[in-house]
Amino acid sequence: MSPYDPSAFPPFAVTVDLVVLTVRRHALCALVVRRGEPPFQGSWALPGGFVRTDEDLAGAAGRELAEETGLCAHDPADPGAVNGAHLEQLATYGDPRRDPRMRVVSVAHLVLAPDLPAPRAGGDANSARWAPVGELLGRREESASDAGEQVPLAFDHALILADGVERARSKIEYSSLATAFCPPEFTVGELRRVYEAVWGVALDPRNFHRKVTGTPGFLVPTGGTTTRQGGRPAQLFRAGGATLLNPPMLRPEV
Amino acid sequence: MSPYDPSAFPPFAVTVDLVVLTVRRHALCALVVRRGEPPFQGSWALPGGFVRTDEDLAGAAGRELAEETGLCAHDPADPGAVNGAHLEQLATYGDPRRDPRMRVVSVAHLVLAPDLPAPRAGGDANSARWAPVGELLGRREESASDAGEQVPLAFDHALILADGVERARSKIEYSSLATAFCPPEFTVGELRRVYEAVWGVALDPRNFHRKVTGTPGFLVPTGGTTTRQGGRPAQLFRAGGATLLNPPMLRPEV
DNA sequence: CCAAAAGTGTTGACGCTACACCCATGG
DNA sequence: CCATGGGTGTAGCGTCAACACTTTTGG
Repeated sequence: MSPYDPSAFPPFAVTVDLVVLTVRRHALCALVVRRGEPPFQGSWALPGGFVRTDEDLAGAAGRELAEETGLCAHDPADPGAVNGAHLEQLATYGDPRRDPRMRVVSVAHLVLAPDLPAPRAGGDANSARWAPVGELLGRREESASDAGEQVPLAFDHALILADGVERARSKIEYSSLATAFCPPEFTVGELRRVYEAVWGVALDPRNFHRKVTGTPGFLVPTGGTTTRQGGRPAQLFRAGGATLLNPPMLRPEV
Repeated sequence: MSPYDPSAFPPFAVTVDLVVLTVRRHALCALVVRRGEPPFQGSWALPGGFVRTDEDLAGAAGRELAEETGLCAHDPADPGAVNGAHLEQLATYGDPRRDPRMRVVSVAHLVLAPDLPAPRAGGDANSARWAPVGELLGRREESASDAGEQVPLAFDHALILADGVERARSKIEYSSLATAFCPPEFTVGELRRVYEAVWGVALDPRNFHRKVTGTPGFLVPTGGTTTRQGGRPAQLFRAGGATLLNPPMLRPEV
């Protein structure tokens, strides 16, 4: 048989699933939607949906993102930028039993977004919310006060989310992607709190400041200042053109 | 519409394509097969084929690898190790026009293998060969003596190959994956020539030796020595258990 | 003896950590 | 005045590049 015999190929459904991450109240959060029908009815799941016949994978991911979050429709010319957010392909999940009804191959995408207003429930989701990733994944520590729903995510979405979080954690080490979690203008302290939330560690504010302001092309000052965090007014910055950090930001030992 | 409506979904064909890399005669080479039928009849292409309904994506990649190269059938329990080689998912390509006949989504995989004997033409390929990646991609420098076929790769395989090469280049920086290009026992000089071939740079043999032997868990001496490279006998090593290199191997500036 | 490859020692540049210290605002 | 966060200076440490140098084989 030829590797590309156009006749007689097994049919698959192809979907995109989204790991949408943001930093809210000093915690890394993911967007999840409530499933309105079986299987896993009532469970939380990652947003996603079928790829249409006339769109590519990044286009499908951008469309789903717009439907779920209200982020502006994606620009096919620059799939990495969706209204200030960052979108990239994560990995593809194709275990034959990952969906009990049929053979579904899902191309997961990772979105890093600034703190958005409350998610709007899209047309094809009952409700949506931001949930701390520590609550969605196995962290069983102090969930008494939170009353977080500890039901696991639908399908293999816990695995997909874990892969996305791991990708985000390692990628902010050697790239300027952490700025995707920030509003268009931000202070060095706000950027530092992004790193601290994503990595779950405390960083030295003095050394962090030197590091990010000393890396050419990472941050460009806008001239403005703000005092919204209290204390001495801080300079405002925009993300510079540099995408790679050399040398990388060092993640402290565990 | 529900995101997982089991009825009425657009059907796709799902394939795996393989970027199989090895180091031969101080050059990074990729496995390509000659296409025996349209489209792109006669062109070189990456090996690949349809995913079957009962196998997962890594399983399909391992099966195709075995068919094309004779590498031992893959072990579902450890998809990362195929007879000494390394296998991992690379990325997924799903442009609606990437195959002129139908909608095909291809999940590309990356394989790093030691220098294998001449590839055997699998059942579904006319012929196969190892080609230097510089010849397959756009490097148009001194291809006079080589008489290398400069016809471009079929489909979007040049893009897939470029992504795979870039992944291999960056991954040997911070992991011990370079040992996957080496036979079971190798010398420090042989490992250094792997880095030099993949990165296309010259490394200082003294500093390289100190770096790899000084990283705990990277290399374990077998006790034997060899003189197959000429000169003073060199110690033989096996790959150690460590998978991550901390601090990473530094790639020299361009 | 000479070439070639394997290893070891040493030195200076650079980046990072850990602080001490000063600056500018709100309460 | 003091608490809070922003920003700078500096000493110590570790890693790395760039060598010089020694070791052990084959021709």
